Amino acid sequence: MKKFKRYTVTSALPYANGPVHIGHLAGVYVPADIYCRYLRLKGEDVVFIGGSDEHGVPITLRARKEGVSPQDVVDRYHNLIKKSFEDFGISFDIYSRTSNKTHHETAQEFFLTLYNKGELIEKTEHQFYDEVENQFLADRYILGTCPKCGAEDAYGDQCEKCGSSLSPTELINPRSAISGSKPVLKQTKHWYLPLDKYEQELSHWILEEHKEWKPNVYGQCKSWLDSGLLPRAVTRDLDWGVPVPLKEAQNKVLYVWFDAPIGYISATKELTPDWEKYWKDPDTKLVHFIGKDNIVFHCIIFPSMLKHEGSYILPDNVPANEFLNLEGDKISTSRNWAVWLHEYLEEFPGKQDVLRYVLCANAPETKDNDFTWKDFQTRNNSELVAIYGNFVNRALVLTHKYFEGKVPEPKVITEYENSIKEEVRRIKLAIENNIENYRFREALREAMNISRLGNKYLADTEPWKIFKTDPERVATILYYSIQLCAITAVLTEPFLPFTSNKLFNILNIKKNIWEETEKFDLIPVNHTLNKPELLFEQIDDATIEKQIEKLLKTKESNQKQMKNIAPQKETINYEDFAKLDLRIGTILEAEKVPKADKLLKLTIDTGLDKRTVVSGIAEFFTPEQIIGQKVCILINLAPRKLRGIESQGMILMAKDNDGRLKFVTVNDTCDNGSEVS
RNA sequence: GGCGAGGUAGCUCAGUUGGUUAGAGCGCAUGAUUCAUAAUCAUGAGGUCGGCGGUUCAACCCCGCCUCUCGCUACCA
Repeated sequence: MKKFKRYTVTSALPYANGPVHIGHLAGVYVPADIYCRYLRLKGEDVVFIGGSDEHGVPITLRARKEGVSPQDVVDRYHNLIKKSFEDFGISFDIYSRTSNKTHHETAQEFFLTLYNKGELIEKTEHQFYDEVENQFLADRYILGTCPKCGAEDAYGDQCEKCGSSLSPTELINPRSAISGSKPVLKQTKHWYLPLDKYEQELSHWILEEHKEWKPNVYGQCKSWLDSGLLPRAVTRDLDWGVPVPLKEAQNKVLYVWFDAPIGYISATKELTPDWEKYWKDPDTKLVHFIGKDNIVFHCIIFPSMLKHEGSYILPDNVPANEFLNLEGDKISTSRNWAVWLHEYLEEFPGKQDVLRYVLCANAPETKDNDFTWKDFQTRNNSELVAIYGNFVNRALVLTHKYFEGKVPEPKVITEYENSIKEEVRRIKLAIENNIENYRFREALREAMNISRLGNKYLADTEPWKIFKTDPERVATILYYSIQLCAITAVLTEPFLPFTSNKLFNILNIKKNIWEETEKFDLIPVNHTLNKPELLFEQIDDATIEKQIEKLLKTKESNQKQMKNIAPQKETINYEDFAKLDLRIGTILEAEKVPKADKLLKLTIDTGLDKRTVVSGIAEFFTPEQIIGQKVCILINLAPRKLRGIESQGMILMAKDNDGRLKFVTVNDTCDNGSEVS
């Protein structure tokens, strides 16, 4: 394996339109922090980079909604996020932001280099333009009636009512979200990164040279590469972002995904004038910690940018984690289904390490995992308190009791002490090996083994029984126990830095470096120890129930909102209604449409004729169970091809309380063809 | 529908190139113990390794089919 001279470690930039939650922590920041703290203890040269991603349309929308500037929005969240990371002990060397000057300059320079090298391709296309405000409209800035469900306020990229993804030109009666005017299609020029051209070299680089990447990352990349890459636009018509540094690009900014990863570079620039060696020297190991939603950017797009800029190194690894769920449900910012870091820090003061421990021990390294408060409590009480805290407390209390808090001199060393030394060496190696291969769960499990070893040592040797008869033996036992405490403090520091600090204070020593732990002499004989205080405390049922209660309330208020009945749509004339030709019909045949999950091909007897209708109900009904079903059908809807089958009408459906579709139907005495009015 | 990742003890996870009785932590049961935050230590009970079939002297591990979960993608008039 290659030996690197230094490390550049980045963690995904959190988007500055909301606070950070446990999902972000477990997936990205806790593992990245463990990795960096470990490297520093090993004496490696490492920079740990973080920062807020502050551009993009969602931030401008939030700003507009709140009647403030985008800068106000990102200031608020940037400061909140930065503070909570600091308080949580995420040891960034710099936590920067993409709205600052250095970043704008760096991103523009990067773009210009690609542009001047002729790497970018230019394309002119039509896009909606607001003539009142004189600006192009991003997809999110266009509102209109959803062509699928009829909701009035669908966005140009998605309808939030029915969840369909849309393109702006599909919207019925599109209007500008800014001025409310009817937008017009207008030409605009944009620049693209020709990913299709890079496909071969990317395939080789990932699929051949990086077989060691995690299976989820490797597989996802393979999936993208196999299905073929398309050129990707790197510019947008917007006014919030990094301006495109070209004269012909007035009112255009770099696309947020293009500027955001460059933020890693700008942050390093701000950190040190010597930044280039961390990004351009092949002896530097570049590692990106991200969540699985970011794989394509960090494995395909950003490396393409770095490679074709020409002077940068590529990532050595991209250890992406899966997702963390909360009490069985997906974490969701919009549904407030999350444990927010800033709230945790307030509600559990001094317990940063408990959360760090739980999130690492249960990290979604190989598959999605679930965070539960019950598990949080159990891990605190029966692992941190009972194993780690308890061992340290026992060793210290005994030393104070028998030797006035001074480290006794070891006398005769037995086989037992030797086997302990050997086991510690094995554990240390196991931790190193696991961390270096991004297996933090396993590394933490091994780190806890030192305390397990200590507890067993004390139980086996029983110093409290033999002190009267053999104080010399007790001296040896406690010397070793105290050394174990010091070793634990060092080897668990990457995972539990606050606890290690506390323990160093109790032991009355300075923080040590990693390699010293093998010697078993971190604390000299006769050294005076401070009075023991508890490293961890029990968390009782009431505390846990309070948190669960809080989540239940969130759930209730979410359900209430779900039951909110959509407001009445605007008034129409009778003529508008009379245009609809609604009839009663009967389903004669039904079959699944091949290669489509949601579609059924139905043959309907409308009374007038027998016709084919394709309907998106396959998730809720099997073909057999709906044959003979009386339905209400809109028969004069313009026919449309779906999956190659022409659909001649639309079946009316309603959603029940659980979101399942139900037929709008009538009793049997209505014949097919009966008009609905 | 296509692609990707996963389905191993109650829970969270290990299982190296296929090789004898499938492992760990937590939980549980029993016993021991009291220096320690009812903490600790020992022992034990729990698994037809998602299902079916195949290759092999031998499969959790290789191949095929099926099924469930998560993600990307197509589709939902």
